[in-house]
Amino acid sequence: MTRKSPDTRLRILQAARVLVMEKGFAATSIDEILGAAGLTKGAFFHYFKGKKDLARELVEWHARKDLEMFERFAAEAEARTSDPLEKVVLFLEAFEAYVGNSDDPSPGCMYAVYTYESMQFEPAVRDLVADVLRQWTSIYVRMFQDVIDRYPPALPVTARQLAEMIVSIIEGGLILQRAYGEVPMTGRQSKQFRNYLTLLFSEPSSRVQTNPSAETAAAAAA
Amino acid sequence: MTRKSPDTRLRILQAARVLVMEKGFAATSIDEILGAAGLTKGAFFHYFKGKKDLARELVEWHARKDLEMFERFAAEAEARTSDPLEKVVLFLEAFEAYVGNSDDPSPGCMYAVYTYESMQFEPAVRDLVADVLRQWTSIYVRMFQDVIDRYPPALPVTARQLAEMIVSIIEGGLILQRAYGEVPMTGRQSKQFRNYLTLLFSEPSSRVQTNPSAETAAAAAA
DNA sequence: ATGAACATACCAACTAGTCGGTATGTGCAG
DNA sequence: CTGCACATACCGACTAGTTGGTATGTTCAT
Repeated sequence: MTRKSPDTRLRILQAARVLVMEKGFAATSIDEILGAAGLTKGAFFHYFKGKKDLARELVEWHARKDLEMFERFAAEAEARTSDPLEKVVLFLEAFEAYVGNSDDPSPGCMYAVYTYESMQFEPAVRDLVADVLRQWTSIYVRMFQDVIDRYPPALPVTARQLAEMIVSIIEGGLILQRAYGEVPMTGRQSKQFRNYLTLLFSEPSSRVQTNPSAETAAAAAA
Repeated sequence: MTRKSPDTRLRILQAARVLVMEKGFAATSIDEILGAAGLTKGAFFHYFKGKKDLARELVEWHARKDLEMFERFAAEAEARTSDPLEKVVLFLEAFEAYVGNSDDPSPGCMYAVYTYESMQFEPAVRDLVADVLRQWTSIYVRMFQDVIDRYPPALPVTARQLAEMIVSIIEGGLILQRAYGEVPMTGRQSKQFRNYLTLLFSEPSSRVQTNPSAETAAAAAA
């Protein structure tokens, strides 16, 4: 093997990602990861303190990559329109294109993997995963708040409700996409959500919201 | 230990369910399950051929329980109203009450666990999980088709799209519920979906659908 | 030659699975 | 009712293989 390969550490993370997304974290052994990466134990324990450390670093690495991508989508949408609703739609379309063009043999969300194997991880890792999902939600909250501030919704909804809804839809869509093997599933769900937005923020009937300056609509239903 | 306990087999399945929902399938050892159930190896291999067999039986057991519950919710809704839209709402409310009242320390969907650990299972088990999710979707498809047949939707949607959307929303809601530790999360998502239904099937503006007899609306968006 | 970047050999703990044993039933002949 | 034959239900020690982790190299750039 060629010594001093550019980034052995990254190769380990990439191999781990593939295998963890295929079988889950617990079912993936260190030796298996190293076999896929063409390395041995020495390399692994040189870069990681242990498997627990890999778990944390893997999710942190993903969090950085994902947040970066999200900020990019948001920036692109921002550059192309000043209308908050159009901005959300552009953002969602960019995301749909991303998950749709993926030739990933085992699609899904790394945070969902961790969440469903949560009790095998340290509390710090669990908190980290929850924080990433919260950050993800927050990006949507900001966008939806802008929309609600400008367009009165046809029903009383909060930006947070909409944000949590689209995150849920995407997470759920990825599960169905994995289970069915239907690649366009997640994109289809995102499009359905855009249908909901269309109905919520279409002008003609401003039936519920009478004061357009309201920041947050109290929408606690029975 | 008292011999000839009523249903040792069931005790094993119940203990397995709790642990698998906490940590995932691979991270749960047979000994651990047996420890929780107060049994030993002999009992396990008397009732199950091995861990793979447990995996299959566990998901089959769940499928029976869940489908049974769904049929019950559907029957109750059927008995209380003849209106298809009201029926869907009653069904969803029953489901929301179910996931909301749950004091489950590790909420979530067993099929999602299997889906995210899928490649460690035999193809037969993967197919089984997909089939259960498809059955689940089919129940919704029937209900939504009745709604669409009676009420013209404000936007062109198919019963299947709506069915897959609510399944996605619930699956995604369960992930957020687990990650955040917020029990009412899944119920909130279901309520948001009901908002969408309200907007889709409210009378006042029949803007897109002009012929109310249409059975399936072609809704392939770009 | 010194330390970073790996490889190799090895270990203790745990894993699924086996197997002989034992207690408790159940069916049946007398 | 008794006693024998046999099946069922379960125990617990055992094994072979795998696991995460360590200890000790070896190579190479500086």
